[in-house]
Amino acid sequence: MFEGSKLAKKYKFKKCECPSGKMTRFVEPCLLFFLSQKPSYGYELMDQLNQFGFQKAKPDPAMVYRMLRSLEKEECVISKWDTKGTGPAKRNYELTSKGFSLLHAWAEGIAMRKQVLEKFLKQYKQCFKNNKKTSFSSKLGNGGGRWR
Amino acid sequence: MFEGSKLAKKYKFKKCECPSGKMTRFVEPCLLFFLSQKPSYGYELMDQLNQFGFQKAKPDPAMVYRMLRSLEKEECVISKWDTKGTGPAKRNYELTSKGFSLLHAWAEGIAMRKQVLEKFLKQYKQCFKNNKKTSFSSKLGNGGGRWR
DNA sequence: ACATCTATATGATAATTACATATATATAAC
DNA sequence: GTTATATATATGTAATTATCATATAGATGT
Repeated sequence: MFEGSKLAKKYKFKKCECPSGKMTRFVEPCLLFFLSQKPSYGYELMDQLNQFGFQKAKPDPAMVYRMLRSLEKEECVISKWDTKGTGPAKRNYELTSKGFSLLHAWAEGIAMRKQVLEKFLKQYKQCFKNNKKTSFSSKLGNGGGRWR
Repeated sequence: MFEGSKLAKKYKFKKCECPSGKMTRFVEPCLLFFLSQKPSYGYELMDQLNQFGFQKAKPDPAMVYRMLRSLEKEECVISKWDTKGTGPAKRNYELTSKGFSLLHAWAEGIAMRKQVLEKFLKQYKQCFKNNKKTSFSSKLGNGGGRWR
């Protein structure tokens, strides 16, 4: 129904490209979490993002690289060129203690966000239990506004 | 720790202004849901947003009014001037069937998003159960990287 | 008459996101 | 050996979104 509309483009309905739209904002906490497990570099982190929940919507490399640089400017990560190993040199990132704190702050924020989404869904389900109503109750018929 | 930083400003850590940052994007599904319950107008919808989860971060009126107009352009709502009642005239919005469909699409998307957040939190908690680790394991001491 | 509350609206700027593309090294194929 | 492909990082620009400030105006209370 929204395939061609601006809103469809905006939110990727129907042809949803990942479990939850693009979730660009979600990239940062993921990077922080991955880096909390082990130091890593952009290309590898993008693979991990794919495995997490960005399967169909490959995260924009531009986003990942710029985010890592920005995190470094904020002193949440530090990077060193890694010329060992195969392939082109990698910029290897390691999480700092400030980065760990940022991750924990994100986790708190995400927990709160989850609660808000739950609250929304609870109310939504209460109203549209089995039927996905598509219009307002007609004042006529059906004896009082109950659906079936 | 992040109070003054760019990231603090960006995500409102510490002085978090609502359960989950500003959640500007979340305004649209909320408006759709409120309107699915009864026709309403901008000012009243802003009050409802406050009650929902935007308590401390009053939603920007500009955002609400522009979003309503944009939804109308997409034929998800229709508006009529309401000159009855007290105070200045209100632009009264009613959800269309397209609007109902959009709400249902949003609900699906939100359910998926919730799952992704849950997945993140699950993994996060597994790693930081009781201790909010703030650095990598030192290779020295403590016999193998276990925390206590 | 003046301030305040309700109500809608817009202009300007700042920040974010998306898309396209550039660069360079290493490896595999022909 | 040179062409294609995979790995790896990076930047420029356009488009979209978000924020902040401000404008307009009717109604109500003092």
